[in-house]
Amino acid sequence: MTQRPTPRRPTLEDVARRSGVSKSTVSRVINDEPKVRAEVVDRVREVITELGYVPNQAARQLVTHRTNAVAVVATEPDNRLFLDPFFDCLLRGIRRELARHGAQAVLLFLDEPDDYARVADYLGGGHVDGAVLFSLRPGDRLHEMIERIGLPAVFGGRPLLRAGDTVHRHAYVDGDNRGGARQAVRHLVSLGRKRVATVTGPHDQETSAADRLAGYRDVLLDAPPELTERADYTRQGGADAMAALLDRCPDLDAVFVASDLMASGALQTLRARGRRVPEDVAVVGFDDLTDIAESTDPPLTTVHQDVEGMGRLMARLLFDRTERADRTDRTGRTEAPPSVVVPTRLVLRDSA
Amino acid sequence: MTQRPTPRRPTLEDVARRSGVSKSTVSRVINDEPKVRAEVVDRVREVITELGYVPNQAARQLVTHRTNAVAVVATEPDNRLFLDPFFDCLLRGIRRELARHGAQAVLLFLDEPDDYARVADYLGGGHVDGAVLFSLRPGDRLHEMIERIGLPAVFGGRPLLRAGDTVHRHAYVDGDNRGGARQAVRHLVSLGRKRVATVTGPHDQETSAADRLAGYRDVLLDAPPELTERADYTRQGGADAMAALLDRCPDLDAVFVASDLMASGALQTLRARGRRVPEDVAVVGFDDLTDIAESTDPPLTTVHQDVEGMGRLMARLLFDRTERADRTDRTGRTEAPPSVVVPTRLVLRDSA
DNA sequence: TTGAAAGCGCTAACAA
DNA sequence: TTGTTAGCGCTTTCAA
Repeated sequence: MTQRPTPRRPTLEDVARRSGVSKSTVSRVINDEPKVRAEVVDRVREVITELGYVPNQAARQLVTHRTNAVAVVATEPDNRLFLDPFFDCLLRGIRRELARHGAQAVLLFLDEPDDYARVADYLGGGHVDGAVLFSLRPGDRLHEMIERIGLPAVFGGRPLLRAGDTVHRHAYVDGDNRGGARQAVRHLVSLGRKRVATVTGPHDQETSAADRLAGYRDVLLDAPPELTERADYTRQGGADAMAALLDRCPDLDAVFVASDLMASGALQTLRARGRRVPEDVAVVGFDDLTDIAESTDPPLTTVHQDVEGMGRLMARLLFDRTERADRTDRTGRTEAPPSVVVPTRLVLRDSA
Repeated sequence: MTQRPTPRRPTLEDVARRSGVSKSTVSRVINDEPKVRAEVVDRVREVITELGYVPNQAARQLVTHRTNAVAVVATEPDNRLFLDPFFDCLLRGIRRELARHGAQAVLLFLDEPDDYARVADYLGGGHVDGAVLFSLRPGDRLHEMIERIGLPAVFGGRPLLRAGDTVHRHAYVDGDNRGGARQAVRHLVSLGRKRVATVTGPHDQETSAADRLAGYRDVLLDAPPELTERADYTRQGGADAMAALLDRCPDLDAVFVASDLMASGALQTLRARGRRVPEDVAVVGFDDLTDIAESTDPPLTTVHQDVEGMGRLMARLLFDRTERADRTDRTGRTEAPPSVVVPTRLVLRDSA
């Protein structure tokens, strides 16, 4: 690289001197403050490009306490999250909304145990104005970390309530897992199905799985336990769970599978066992991941959520909080976290 | 969230006062400098935790010119990159190596046209000590941006030479695409194959594709043009290209396919056309993405590159440059970018 | 509309 | 081993 011999980065002062005005004036020009004479503005702008001046954010930050950057923190062992189209879409929503506010999204990963300390330092060190966090593991240290640091934050997915708490301490955005599950199961019931089974996610670990199961139970108050089989949100898990259900309850005529990926596995099992879908067994999934839901055979009836919209919402919620934090500096008021649950809708295709 | 009523963050000064020493001493404790009495260290540490003091990075940065953060900039329309296992692996390598140096990797995306200005501001604003960049589009503005900003940088993949340049202006890390292709083709030749075809990537757009084609030609100096078919690094593209080759040269007995993904498509076509692999047609891929190469039928013989290692290397190269930049501040010396081409090796499975 | 001066929170000589 | 003193490059009163 052409490493110029230390051409010290120009500063505000350099620009001021060269354009024959004071630092304050240059600062005003940079920040688009109104009360500067037009010709002065032009002159200063000229010098800025001539010198290739770029404001030093550290210096600015030191006085404004603003960075215009927001961290997105993703936790996932081995980065499964990273390859997940759901997350991809969510992230796009977040980035778009942040960009609308002129903020830069910076993505941080939290994989190995050592990462915690470094990320905590980063978040606590004032590099960002706030954080959007995804904590997929229960009992994660993320919440505690955020609390200690005192950074405005919004979580993706409803966190587990901590022992002793009756209310969530952090704002979160989540899909209406319970309501969506109800829609799915009601649809199966309305089709006249009498033996509606369900394949669940890891409901002891993730609230989304627990909520989807709760929705199933809301509709089928007295569903016998043998109609419920737990899986792990993977395709293979869905296939296996479906097999187990079929072995146990050969007379089942419908199944609500708590994710599209698992549903695609379940469909495979049903086909292998010679059950026609939807004639013999009606199937409803959850997520509406187009890649999956439209390419299964038959195409999957499933519960849709506006994932990119959820991402945008998370960003918006975060801005509410950072701005409130600014105001709070003056008023000293305190508020409860305004979390949001995003509605779902049933998308009818051919499997139910 | 429990928004405390503006409990102004404690500063170095607060810690100093409360522990009855000077700011310098506290600073020394924080930075683990040796010459501080043990009891003083303890006392200060105590106060630090008591107050929950976290250093203000902006202030520190302002004087040290160090952030301990490195940006990883990914360009890709619609984030295809993001879902790519290759990139996932590369990124892991980068993160691990950065972590070893105590640096935080922050990932930035560059999708929409508006993103450029914001990212440029971010990179130029002193938020990071350097950047690792992936520019997959030819004629990208990234190089120019980095040059203007004057930030230590390392690129992933050999960039196209710019008009008028005879040498690369930026450091880069790349796999030995040309050498790997030579290994692949030599292997096919050593098997006694006489009509060795190739399915290429978009060699007019990406240097990796161009280099792999060049490697093929290095070995098969007088390969007739009809044995070369261009595709686009997708599975479908590979399948279509294979079909075209078969139509044109029914007598081909081997094919070097420039990526595993395309190779899996090619295998599919070969099977559909009733050609046995490797008996009738021997196939060699490129990349050695385990997910693909081990699950094709037959398992794919392919060219392996140590992707995570390449990631680590990129990070290491970047540290070389940031540290050199520090020294250069004093010596004023200039050096050419030390780019690295990482060797490949052929992994023999069953397809050739 | 502009400028002077103070200060954000830290590190780094230099003295002691 | 510790403290004193200058800044780092910017924004922001306050005066002019």
